[in-house]
Amino acid sequence: MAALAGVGIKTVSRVINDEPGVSEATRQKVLNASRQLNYQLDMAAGSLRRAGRRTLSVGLLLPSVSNPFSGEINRAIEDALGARGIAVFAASLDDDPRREQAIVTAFLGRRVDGLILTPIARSQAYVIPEHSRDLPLVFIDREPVGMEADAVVTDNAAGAASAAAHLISGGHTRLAYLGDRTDIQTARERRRGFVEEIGRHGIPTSTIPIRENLHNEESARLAALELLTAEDPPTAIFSSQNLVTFGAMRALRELGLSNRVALIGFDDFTLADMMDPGVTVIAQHPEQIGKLAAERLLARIDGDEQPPRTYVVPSELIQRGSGEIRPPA
Amino acid sequence: MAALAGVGIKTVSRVINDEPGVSEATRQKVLNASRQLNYQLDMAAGSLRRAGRRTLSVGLLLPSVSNPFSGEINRAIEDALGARGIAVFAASLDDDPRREQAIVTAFLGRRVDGLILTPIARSQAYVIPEHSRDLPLVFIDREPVGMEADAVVTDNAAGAASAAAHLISGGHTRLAYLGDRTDIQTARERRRGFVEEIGRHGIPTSTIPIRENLHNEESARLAALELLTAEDPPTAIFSSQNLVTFGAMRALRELGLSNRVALIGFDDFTLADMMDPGVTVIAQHPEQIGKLAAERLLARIDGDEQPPRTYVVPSELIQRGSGEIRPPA
DNA sequence: ATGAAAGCGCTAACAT
DNA sequence: ATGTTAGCGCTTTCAT
Repeated sequence: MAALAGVGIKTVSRVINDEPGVSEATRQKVLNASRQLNYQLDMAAGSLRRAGRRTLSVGLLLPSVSNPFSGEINRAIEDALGARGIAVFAASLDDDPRREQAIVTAFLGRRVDGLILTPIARSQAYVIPEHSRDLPLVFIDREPVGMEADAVVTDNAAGAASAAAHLISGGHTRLAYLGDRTDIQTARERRRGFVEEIGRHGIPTSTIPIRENLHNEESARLAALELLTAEDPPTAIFSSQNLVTFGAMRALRELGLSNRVALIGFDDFTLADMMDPGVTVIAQHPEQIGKLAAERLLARIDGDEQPPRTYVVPSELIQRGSGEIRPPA
Repeated sequence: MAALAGVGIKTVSRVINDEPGVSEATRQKVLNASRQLNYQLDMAAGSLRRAGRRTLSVGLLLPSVSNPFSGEINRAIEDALGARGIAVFAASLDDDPRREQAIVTAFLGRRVDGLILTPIARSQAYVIPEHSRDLPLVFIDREPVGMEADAVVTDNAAGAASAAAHLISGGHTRLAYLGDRTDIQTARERRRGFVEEIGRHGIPTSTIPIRENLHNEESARLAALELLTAEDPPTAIFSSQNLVTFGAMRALRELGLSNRVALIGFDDFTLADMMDPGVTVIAQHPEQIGKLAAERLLARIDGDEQPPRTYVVPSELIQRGSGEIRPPA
């Protein structure tokens, strides 16, 4: 290509990278030759020598790219990083701790400029060596364990507390909790926020019906059925996650209680307003989480050396009917 | 690192790549040094020299990574390619033709081993140079225009036809069509299949109420309201896409017609069975589309030279109630 | 304004 | 079984 244009290889490099110090005439010669050959810069070869070795790519580890919440985060990150010419490798973890480390390793082998990840393994201490060698790292949804790094999370406890407060202000005193696996930090936070808020209102917390380790719709449905058909059933239910909410909705419908027992779910979902009744939720803001995470990562890539911090994105109570059902008089 | 282990650089390469011809003793020496330095192979540097220049990465262009249908495809592709150690760059197009070409260019600069894309631009002729230089290429959801390459698509016309047949067998003769933008190939196919099937049953097709270019919930809702409040309203509606289906559902509910007018939507969605009535749909199979596309891409990467082909993934009618509503006697 | 030389981290080809 | 040399496509550094 340098040959075709009749110039030195460095001049080609100058033109392609829009560096100064090239006469307009040579510029055109090079540009022509480049078009003729359909020339395309090889980014990887470039980063091999470039100062800082930037590859303009980052790795993103999510629960699953097919999960709508992750999809929104993915999209926000893509938008924020794409504006800087950075491409995103995304991978799904499926709650498998071994995958987490394997994928991190694979991405590091590709020399990504940084990593954004939803931690699932019991500890993230394994990235300490890389992180201290200046690998930019931002955690999302959950804080890392065994190390310190930036994190962007939803206010899980506060959101759950606002659900409890809302139900209590509606007159409920018998509130039940349906929760996800207790080894997931966010699930524990949500329970804590919920239970503590109930206590704050002077309602005894030791007898709150709590069913946990519900990780899919069916187990949640069964747990809700059990709860609702037991003696002294709850007049309001809080579910900690979408699939659990769906299970609770099914149980309520089966028992004909959809309009008699209150329900608030953590996390918003499509068509929630089209249900009967509309489903009141604590909505998270995945676009904001993704955007903030991308911005923090860029700041770190650009050399920000502040001590690591956790950024909290507020959740939002959206009233749609199910959470406003009153207890029977 | 070769120095630390006290061996030649090539021996290190042999150990890392599990090549034969290294004594167990030296192997251990190298492995130890590698652990001490936290050594990590640089894939990019490797592919620079490796035969075939494989980077073990591919590019994926989707309408949007945040759209559930795309998410499922993304996931299936990730699973199929991940098994071969291939990482996926995903990008969102937002129906913007200029983005399509820009992202393809960006991915080519990263020397991806292949590309899987949902075409949106009017023509894909711009990739002909690369494709004929052996860039593996598979289109999904829509076939390319202006060039020939493998494609994996849903049987749009047949799926829409099965919806029409189902409604007609339920006794309907006045069927309406609510469709997406007519510049989208799949939308046109769905209309064609729907209309042709109606004709096949001897019902005049010239008077079918057709409303098109509905690209979001609100425009679909308004179109459906108009249709349903006009003279001689349809007794059954077919909607060509999720957002359009949602709009139609809202209109039916507003008019109190949810249980009087039949509805079949193209594309399945979460909670469709929880609606009142459950929504009958023509379900696509994004996991199969993604899996097949990934398999075809791998075959091409592995040197398959067959002439390009279009693979059709069948859709499936799922009865849930709304599509089984009978016309008024 | 332009170019030559060195070298990024690796693998291929060829010694030894 | 192990090492040496060259070179992938680029950017850096330093001449000219």
